[in-house]
Amino acid sequence: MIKENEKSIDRREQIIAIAIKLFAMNGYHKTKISDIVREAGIAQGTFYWYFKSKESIVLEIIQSGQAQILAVVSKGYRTSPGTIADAVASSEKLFEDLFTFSKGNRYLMELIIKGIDSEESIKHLIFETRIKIEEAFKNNLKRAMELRILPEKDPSIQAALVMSLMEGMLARWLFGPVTYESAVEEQSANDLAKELVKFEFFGLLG
Amino acid sequence: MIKENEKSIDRREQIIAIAIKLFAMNGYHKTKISDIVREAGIAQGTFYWYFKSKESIVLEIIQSGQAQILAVVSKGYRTSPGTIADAVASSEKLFEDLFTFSKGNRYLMELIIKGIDSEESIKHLIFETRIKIEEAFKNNLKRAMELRILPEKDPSIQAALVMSLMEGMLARWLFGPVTYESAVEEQSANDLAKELVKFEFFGLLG
DNA sequence: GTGTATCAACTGACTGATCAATCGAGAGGA
DNA sequence: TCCTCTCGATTGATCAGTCAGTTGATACAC
Repeated sequence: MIKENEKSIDRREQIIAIAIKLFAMNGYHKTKISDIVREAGIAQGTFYWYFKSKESIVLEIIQSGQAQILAVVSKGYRTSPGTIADAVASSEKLFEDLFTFSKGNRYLMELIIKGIDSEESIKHLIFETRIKIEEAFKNNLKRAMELRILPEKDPSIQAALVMSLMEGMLARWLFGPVTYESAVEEQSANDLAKELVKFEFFGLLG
Repeated sequence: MIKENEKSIDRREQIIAIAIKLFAMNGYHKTKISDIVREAGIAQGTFYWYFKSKESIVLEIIQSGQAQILAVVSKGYRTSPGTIADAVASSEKLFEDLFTFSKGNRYLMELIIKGIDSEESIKHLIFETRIKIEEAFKNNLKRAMELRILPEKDPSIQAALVMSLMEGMLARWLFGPVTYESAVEEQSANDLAKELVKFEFFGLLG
């Protein structure tokens, strides 16, 4: 009984993993259910035994992805005062964690960061996810301003700027076409985090 | 004779304008030729009198958009030495121009900056466009470093960071869902450029 | 100024292909 | 005998692209 259940969960996970990859690589509309089941080595009907529809599997993927990413990002919440160097170090740590997670969940992150042209409900969930990530950044920044580590500014705008950096560098680092030979692609998660944070705190002049 | 030709060009332009809007609003696959012709008040066959295919009209749109955007961005090339304040001012000017252009060409910019899930050829052209914009930024930065206005660093990475800021702020300012009530959306092109450039040069601490 | 030939611009019903989703049947275990 | 899981052919809807035909303006002929 338990064994059957496990097997059943395995099949679900297998389908989900293949679906994430194909949706990220080829987009929502170009990914056919027949592609997914072919790669999984199952029949079309089997897909519909596990999932209600094409839309519902994507919603499930994004929903679970949202939880995982927020778990990573919300660990960056600073509670005690410190120096600027502390803030830099903790920001570096946060981005390194996020980039490491992203490297291990490349296709999932691609769906959430680059987005996917799909049903309204899916786009809405992705948007909600991004808002929540940005809010986590905003809380980090607000806290740092309250603790007088950072100068007082509109934290919404600062969060948008920081999030923009993160999205852009992540996209260039992981999701660029294979042909894209940039200086960004060769870096390690740690290198990239350091580079980003230097710019985040000190800008072009730093 | 000339009048007929003009009329024909008008129809082309009309179809293109509607197509840009619908593709940006609804995506490539969700935008049907029947939607475009309905909004244009013409028959399906007429579309195919002016354009070879759905793919070809998008290629034409992106191609012409690329030229327009590059014309704006490449004006930021600095030729003579100057102070940091000069560099800040010229960067502000560049972004203000770009944001103003973007406001007037909202849907076109949305197609290029957010991208569109479509045929490989279209995605490739959009990618090429973004690379070229980023290269224009890179040239500006390299020049400023040669002139000792900016500290010497890898201009590829700095350009990626600056471009990320631009993409992110543009997306939040213009392309956000109507529900997205952020501090970014209410700003003018000039406000936004100022905010971006302050961060670009001085970071969170500036 | 009346006939007629030409052609760009336009029409909309139709076709062929594609694909999400269904269904009825069956295998194998408890 | 029931239940879980699997199968794959079929269905119904959708949509890009086609095609045979219409319109109306211009040009040329007599």
